[in-house]
Amino acid sequence: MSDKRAKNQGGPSRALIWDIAQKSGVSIATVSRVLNERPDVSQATRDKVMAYVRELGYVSNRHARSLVSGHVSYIAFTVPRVDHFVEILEGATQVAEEHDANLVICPTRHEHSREVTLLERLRGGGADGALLILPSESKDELAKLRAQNYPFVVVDPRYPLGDEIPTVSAANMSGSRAATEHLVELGHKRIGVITGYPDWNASIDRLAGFHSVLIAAGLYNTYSAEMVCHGDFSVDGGYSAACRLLELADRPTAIFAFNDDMAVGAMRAIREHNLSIPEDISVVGFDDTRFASFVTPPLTTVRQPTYELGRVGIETLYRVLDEQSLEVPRIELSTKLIVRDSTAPCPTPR
Amino acid sequence: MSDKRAKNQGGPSRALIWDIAQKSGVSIATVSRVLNERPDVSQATRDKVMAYVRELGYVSNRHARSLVSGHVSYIAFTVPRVDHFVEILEGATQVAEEHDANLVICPTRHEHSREVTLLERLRGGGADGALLILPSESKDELAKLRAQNYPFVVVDPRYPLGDEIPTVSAANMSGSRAATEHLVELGHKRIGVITGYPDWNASIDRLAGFHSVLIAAGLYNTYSAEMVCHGDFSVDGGYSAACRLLELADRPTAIFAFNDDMAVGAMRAIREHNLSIPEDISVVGFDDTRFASFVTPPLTTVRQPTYELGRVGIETLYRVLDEQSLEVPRIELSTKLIVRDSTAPCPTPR
DNA sequence: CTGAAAGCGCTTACAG
DNA sequence: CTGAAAGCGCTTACAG
Repeated sequence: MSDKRAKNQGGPSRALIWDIAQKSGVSIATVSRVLNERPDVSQATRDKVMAYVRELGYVSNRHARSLVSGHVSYIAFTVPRVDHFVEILEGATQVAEEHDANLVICPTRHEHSREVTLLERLRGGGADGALLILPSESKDELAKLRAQNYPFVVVDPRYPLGDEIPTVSAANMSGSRAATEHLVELGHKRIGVITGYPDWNASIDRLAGFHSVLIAAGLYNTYSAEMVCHGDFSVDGGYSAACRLLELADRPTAIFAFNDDMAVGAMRAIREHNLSIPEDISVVGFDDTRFASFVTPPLTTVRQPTYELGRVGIETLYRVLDEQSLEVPRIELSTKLIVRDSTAPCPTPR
Repeated sequence: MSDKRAKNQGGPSRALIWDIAQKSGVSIATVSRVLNERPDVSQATRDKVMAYVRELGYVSNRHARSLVSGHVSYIAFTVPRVDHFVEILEGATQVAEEHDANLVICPTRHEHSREVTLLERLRGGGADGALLILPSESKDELAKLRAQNYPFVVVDPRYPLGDEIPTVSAANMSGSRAATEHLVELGHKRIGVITGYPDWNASIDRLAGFHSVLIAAGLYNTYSAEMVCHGDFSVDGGYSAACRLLELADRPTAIFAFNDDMAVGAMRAIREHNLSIPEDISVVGFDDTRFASFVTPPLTTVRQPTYELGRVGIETLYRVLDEQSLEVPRIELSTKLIVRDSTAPCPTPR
């Protein structure tokens, strides 16, 4: 056994490259070569070394290796709450793995200060780069991070970002347009919308998509602002917003909620007003979360390319890491309307 | 600027402790002391150094630091699919953070081989310890890992494990018992059950809990094996199993599915048989996933202490890491029956 | 209070 | 094909 064993508190520590070298009767340089599968080692040596590697269950210390090789091995994945972004995570781990990198998960709980702290820590080697999901960081802060040359990519930017920030986002506008067109084609003229936080990109773009269809359909001038309620992307928020819409003198025949959670809340409100879905009121959501098909009736909604967002996010990060190209990637992935049973033709044709 | 800049491919690399030392006119040892907030540095020096640290945006390299300090900084979190275990993840990150450690996420997609590979890599310093969620590893393999002194804790063991393996699990048996008692108290005598994979702990323990209540209630001898169907924990699996139960000559008045996904599948099957929930048939699930309260009617189910599983999992891992105590922790966290609207008194009293 | 030096565990030119 | 040596970026006794 090695004699430099003392420090590891408790328990026989792991074998070191030095131990393998001793046992095999070669230098640690040679052991390292075998471990890294370099071609310039004789088969005999290779076999001998590997035998001891297996016997001692040796695995090299990643910190030491990273320190010298400088390889990218950890990628941070900051996310407000993991449960809303699992698929992105799955997509991201997939690609990270192909690059032999580890994904470090950092939930920020929507707290700006945590995000700042996290990023600080990460720059210190906690991670070699980061994927920031729906970050609360402002454009200026991100620009500064970028100026400091920390490699990162923003997925689904919350606020409008400058051109110098690499982003990957979902096609909010066209998804919203598809949903609205679907409703218009069903004959709906009075469509209530429940937005998310008004200053978020997601809300802005989806509202823009919504408006553009109304305009194209010649419905915009007869449209009143009271048909737009602001929600907070939560089930309860959707519920209250829907109640306001339902209590309007001339209530909508369809409600377009800017995410599925709020759509679920709206459905609850509608039922409590003794109206039925979709006979009396159609409902459309956004996201296509896991439970969209479980609710009754199954929800018509816009599917986000979540898994792809993760995949492409990491791929883009590697482009930033590797090429240091001057082109700043700004990618938009398409969304898709999924028609299920919560939408039907407008009940009272005018 | 430092002259050892060449290697980092592209872009101005990060400042090193050396740069700070130069600028401040002190040794790197002193800078290190300031950085680590050691008391034995003069305020003047401290201020001077910190000024440059901020100016250059210096953050120390974690690999180097870990290498010398030997501190635990990465904890692996292996999990079959992240979407089923988000809350565990949230709980785990919380505690990891308190210990200033990073959580590395490793989805295994239920593939045994991936799990093995992952663990190999992790031992190499990818992580200093691991939380294995519902691992596919067998008792023997885990025992070997443990013998090699790799620190890990199993959360929710899939198969029965030896005494030498530290585990944290949910109280499956008592949760199942609570659910069954609830049904029995409502007057149900013919209760169909949809289990998960028959050889999994979760299935075994929940079935045992179920049986124990039947026995206590004097219902066991009139009970027939056809009332037990095996599912695979998926919505579709629950659907097919429920169909089999519903087509029985003497069909059950209640169905207990061993997870919420299968319960949702069962609900679909019931509706398609033109029966209503809970008037004709009561349904109970297990897990209390996010959508359990969204389905119609809201699902009565057993809540798993998911968040706590994560918290306690990491805390236990730290016990393993720190104390090297001979006591092998085997912790069970309690579950809780959540009664909602999918259960009602038995329709045909006999 | 501060610095010079050793060392953490590995990799990689550089010789041979 | 293999070894001696330098170095990755930091921390921490050990002197002073």
